[in-house]
Amino acid sequence: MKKSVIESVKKHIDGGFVLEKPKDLSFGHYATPLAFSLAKKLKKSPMIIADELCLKFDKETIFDSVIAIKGYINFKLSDGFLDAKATEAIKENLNFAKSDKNESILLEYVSANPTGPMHIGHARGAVFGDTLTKIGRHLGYKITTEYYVNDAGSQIEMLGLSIYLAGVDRYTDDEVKWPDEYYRGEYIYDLCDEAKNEFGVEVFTQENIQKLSSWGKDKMMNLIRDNLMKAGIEFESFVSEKELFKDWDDSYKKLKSNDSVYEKDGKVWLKSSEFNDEKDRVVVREDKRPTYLAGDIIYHDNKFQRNYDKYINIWGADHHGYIARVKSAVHFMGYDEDKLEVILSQMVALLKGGEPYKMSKRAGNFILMSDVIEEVGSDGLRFIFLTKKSDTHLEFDIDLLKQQDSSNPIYYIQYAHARINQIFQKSGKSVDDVIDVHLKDLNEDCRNILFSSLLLSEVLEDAFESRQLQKLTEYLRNLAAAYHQFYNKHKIVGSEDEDKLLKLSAMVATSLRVGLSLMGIEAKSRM
RNA sequence: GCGCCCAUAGCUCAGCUGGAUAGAGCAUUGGUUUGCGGUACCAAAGGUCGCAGGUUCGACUCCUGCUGGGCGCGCCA
Repeated sequence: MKKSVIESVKKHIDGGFVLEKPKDLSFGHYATPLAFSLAKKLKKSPMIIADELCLKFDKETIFDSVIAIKGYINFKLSDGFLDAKATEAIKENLNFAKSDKNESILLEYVSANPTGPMHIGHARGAVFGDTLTKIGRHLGYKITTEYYVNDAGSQIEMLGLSIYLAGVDRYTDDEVKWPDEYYRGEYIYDLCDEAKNEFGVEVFTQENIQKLSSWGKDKMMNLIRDNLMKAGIEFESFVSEKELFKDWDDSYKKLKSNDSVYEKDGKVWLKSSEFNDEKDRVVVREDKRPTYLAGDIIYHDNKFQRNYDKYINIWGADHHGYIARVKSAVHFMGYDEDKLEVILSQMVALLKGGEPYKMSKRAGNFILMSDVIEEVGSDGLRFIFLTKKSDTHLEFDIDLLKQQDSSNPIYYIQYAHARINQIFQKSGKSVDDVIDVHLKDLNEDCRNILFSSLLLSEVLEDAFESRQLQKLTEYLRNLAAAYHQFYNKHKIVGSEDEDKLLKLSAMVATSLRVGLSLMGIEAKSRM
């Protein structure tokens, strides 16, 4: 819709201009403050310039009127134009607001360590990534989703150790000497019970820690997949850190040939300080074991070899310090580091009855994603995360999520959708019965809500490109509110304009349905 | 100490690449139905946009400094 407007305006105005939405819809559907920027150059008052420019648009049929108000040029779209767009959109149904962006994107997200179940912090990145994928694909982006499994390193051993200790604690008379660091929490005891059932009590010996590590890791990975599935999230590919390490030599050669590594004190260092990082980083230790960073270097080498237009990583905000060193490695290996974008997902503070919950894997008193889903449902969980920017700290009280009334905005939107469905039932008509009605001679209320419902495609593009998905939820909430208002003000079934108003309602429902489905939330036809 | 993020109504947050009178939800107070689901709607009240400068015709938005909070600053992952 916006594209049509821009094209029409371009015909009459030279050079660039800003097209924005007026504060007040009664001014027009679109507006430009162009006259202000021209005022200085032309040495005339913005009001006069705006008046003059308006006259040029007399013959544009997509506009009902073009008027100047306080220096702003306001464009009001014609009923015919809006009607044509709406007819098309209703017919497209779930395909409405699709686009043809063709960029290929490799999206890596969640990548939670397989040493414990998903907690609420992971859930935020998971929901964000999944929704970004859904919206992106709707717009035509070719997105591949990937989960990087950190199945190497001491953390996995610590998992085995923790299971072993729990087993000794629960099933033997021996006294456990708890080390400083180990994983605690219910799930470790669950694992140890399971291990006992599978292997018998005799598995809890020092010699079996290795075995328990690898076994536990697989169990955790299954659990994580299960957690994700409950929120409607599936990954196309899982990449194992352990597997990748066989390619270390290749990646290392690339770094070496670009003279971006050096040896010092028996270790290998990356010259990341030459590229935005605070200091150089060790990639191979004295004992020849590569560091965690080395794993990420191989992984990104691997990613870039697959030749996508863009690579997006969603990381927890506590990893922000890591961006510079990974980007520097990508750069040193000869790739365009600007193709790598990192989206940070901020901390989630969960409250319950005003009491703050601390989230720590090691302490084990974290909130499980699966518990939250059980309490508020997948829809509720998803919506809450999608109402906030990913990079702001988010705080919510779980007791509030449990309330299934108007304080939970998701019900508000679903109710609007359900309401439209009920109206159609009451009228005894179907969408097909009213699709060909011409929406003309509309009153202001009708035209505004019709226009609002057509904005979805612009909102989706904006939300995706700015990576600010809350714009979609904000939009849906506003659209639902507009419809509830409309419903209270105008009688639909049995009115003189019944067919027109039904078509209008169908259009609103279409946008709500598409928007909700992209968020992975069900659009209910009755509550 | 250095780096990144944040600071907007009592609370939780929006505010589009700078643009018209800074918005919503919750909470508070008061209203609305013989009209299609009141799980809704209307209205009132609530703000020196953390502080101080600067750039601009115009700043919540951009720049600088300061204050307060979070996170990071491992040869852990």
